[in-house]
Amino acid sequence: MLTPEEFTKALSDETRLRILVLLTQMDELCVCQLTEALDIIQPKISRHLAVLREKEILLDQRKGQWIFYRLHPGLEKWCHTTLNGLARGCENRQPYTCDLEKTNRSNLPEGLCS
Amino acid sequence: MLTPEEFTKALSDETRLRILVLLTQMDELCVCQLTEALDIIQPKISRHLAVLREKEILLDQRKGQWIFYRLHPGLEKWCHTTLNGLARGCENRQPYTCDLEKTNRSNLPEGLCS
DNA sequence: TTATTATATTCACAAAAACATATATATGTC
DNA sequence: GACATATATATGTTTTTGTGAATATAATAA
Repeated sequence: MLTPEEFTKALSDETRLRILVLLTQMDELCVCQLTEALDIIQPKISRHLAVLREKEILLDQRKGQWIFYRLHPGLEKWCHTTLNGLARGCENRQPYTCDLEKTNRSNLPEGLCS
Repeated sequence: MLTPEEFTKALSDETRLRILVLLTQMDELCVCQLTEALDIIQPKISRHLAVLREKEILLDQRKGQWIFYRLHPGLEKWCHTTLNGLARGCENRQPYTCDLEKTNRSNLPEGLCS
């Protein structure tokens, strides 16, 4: 089970924080959507996703050629509380606001059913 | 004003997390109380306190020969929400539980009035 | 099968963070 | 002033973490 130290270390990188804040609001996103929304090269996104996946903070699910990430369903309540606090702190702040807008505009793998 | 990235970086060290979780429950503590409760050498505690002080996460106040630290009164609400989430995650976990017990047993600068 | 798109991983390196030890500063007491 | 206690800071080193570039894997399409 995830410890508070592991959790705060996972949160302490800006790229990972941006990903997590987005996924607090977006249910699920694939790697290419994240790459586009954050404007960060794909290997960098993938490495940070791996960190979050290995700690079981995110869950990945392949759908055809895409792999979607979401908050891990097994996350404890205190993790959600913590993430919600941070997401609150990111409101009206760049780059978080812009990330969300770009995500909403992204016309990538829409209409996919699981 | 403290950014979410600065805040998560400040939280991402175990010593700092222990200090903050304690101060979520204890109102204020002096350096020697922290040194004793966490069983960490004084310069190490002081350095981590400096990080939190410089980010205005903690506020220091000298009272005679002691310097007391508390959560900064100017902390925004989302910071409290985040800290409370983490403190929740630390319940019934070592070393946090033990830190709190040792703090309650500490008979150091008691009965001081500000 | 070859090509294409999506994603993950490896590697060598650079930057940042934490550390122990030593020392400095501030306060209080004699 | 000399000394003791409390706290802070400086220094040199080690450890950890993040990075770009290159490459590997997996699915799909032609």
